[in-house]
Amino acid sequence: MNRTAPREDRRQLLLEEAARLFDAHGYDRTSVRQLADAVGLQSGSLFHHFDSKESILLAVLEHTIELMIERLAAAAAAPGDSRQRLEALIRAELELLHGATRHGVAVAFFQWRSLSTQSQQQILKLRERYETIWLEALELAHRDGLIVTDPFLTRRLLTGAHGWTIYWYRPDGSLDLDRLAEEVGRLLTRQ
Amino acid sequence: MNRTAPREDRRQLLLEEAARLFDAHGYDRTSVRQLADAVGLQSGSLFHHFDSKESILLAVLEHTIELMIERLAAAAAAPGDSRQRLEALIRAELELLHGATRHGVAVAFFQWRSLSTQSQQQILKLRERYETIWLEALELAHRDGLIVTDPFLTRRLLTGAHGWTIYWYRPDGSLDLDRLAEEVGRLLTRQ
DNA sequence: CAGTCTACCAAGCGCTTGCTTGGTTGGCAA
DNA sequence: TTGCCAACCAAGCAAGCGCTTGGTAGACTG
Repeated sequence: MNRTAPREDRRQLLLEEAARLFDAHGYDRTSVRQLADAVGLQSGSLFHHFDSKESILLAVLEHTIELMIERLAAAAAAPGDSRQRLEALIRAELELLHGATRHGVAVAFFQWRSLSTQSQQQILKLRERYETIWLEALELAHRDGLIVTDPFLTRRLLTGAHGWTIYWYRPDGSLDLDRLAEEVGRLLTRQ
Repeated sequence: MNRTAPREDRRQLLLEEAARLFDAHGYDRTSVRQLADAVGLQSGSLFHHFDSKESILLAVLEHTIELMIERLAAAAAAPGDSRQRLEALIRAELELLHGATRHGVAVAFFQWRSLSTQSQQQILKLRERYETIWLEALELAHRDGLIVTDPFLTRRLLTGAHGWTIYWYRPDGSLDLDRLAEEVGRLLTRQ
């Protein structure tokens, strides 16, 4: 059929569609046939692009986390004091969770358990870079007396609080994303 | 073989083992054969006790949430002011997540998406009773000026923060559960 | 403009899945 | 002591799974 799509574009489309389906139904309940249907291929043809179903999940996660690091680093690099930096990170993570990148990010938060142990380790190493950015900002905020709770603990509680928004928060509802970010910031910092 | 176990005991053992396996590997990656092995039955014999695999998950969730309501209600009924009540609820939820009940509770937090839509609705109705207890306590705390964030919002952020502890917190580590509960309480309330 | 190679299809393989069926056993009630 | 029935086993079925194989169309290369 349509063989005009260059190699990298096809792969990109595949990853996007995979992220969408894995987010919507979960990795385990998504079959390679469903994914193939979604991109207009026969199920076997997927394995021309990927070694295995798991390698698709792994690719989605790698691609997504790279993007998360990029966005978070950009937010951290913006000028401002420790409070403004912290607020920027909160907003950035919520935007990752609810913007155009949401499917991949949701998969990164809640589908990593479907990976083999070694693939999990691989992803964990990537994710560490993301978490480092967070910890630096939180330690700064801690030194400035902005937050009182231990930065590690704060981050882990925040990770859960943010990730869970997937299940209840919709940015087109009555509470817009900036307001939500503001509220979260208020909870974390001295009141 | 061992046919001495009365009906209800067998069912209870099955639910406990199912909760353990669903927590450890996820519902979708747990086969009925694995569950049957764990309780010393042939896979087909499970269907003498349950209609389907999904009905096992549903039973686990129902049983677990009933228990969660029980424990939370007990914590809410203890004497004390609104701060003490809030702290009691936090401790109760963390104990549910990390005590003897942890497998079922983990399944309740993270495996409900494997249910059919109507089963999810059924569980949601049960869960509402649990959330009501939380909201009453949070509204009280809000009226007393103890928390400044909207009770609904607070609860949803807290749900995620608490649920996520499954993935990083171990009560036998350097931070004991009461200390963790204390820190969470400190984050929520005026500092 | 012949040869190559990438991206695909059609078919299906081997295996696992949830679940069913038919028969057996042992405790218990009458 | 007989008859019943709940609780099981042994076997296997149909469907769906991830993935492989062999072949081919069409764009690109030399």
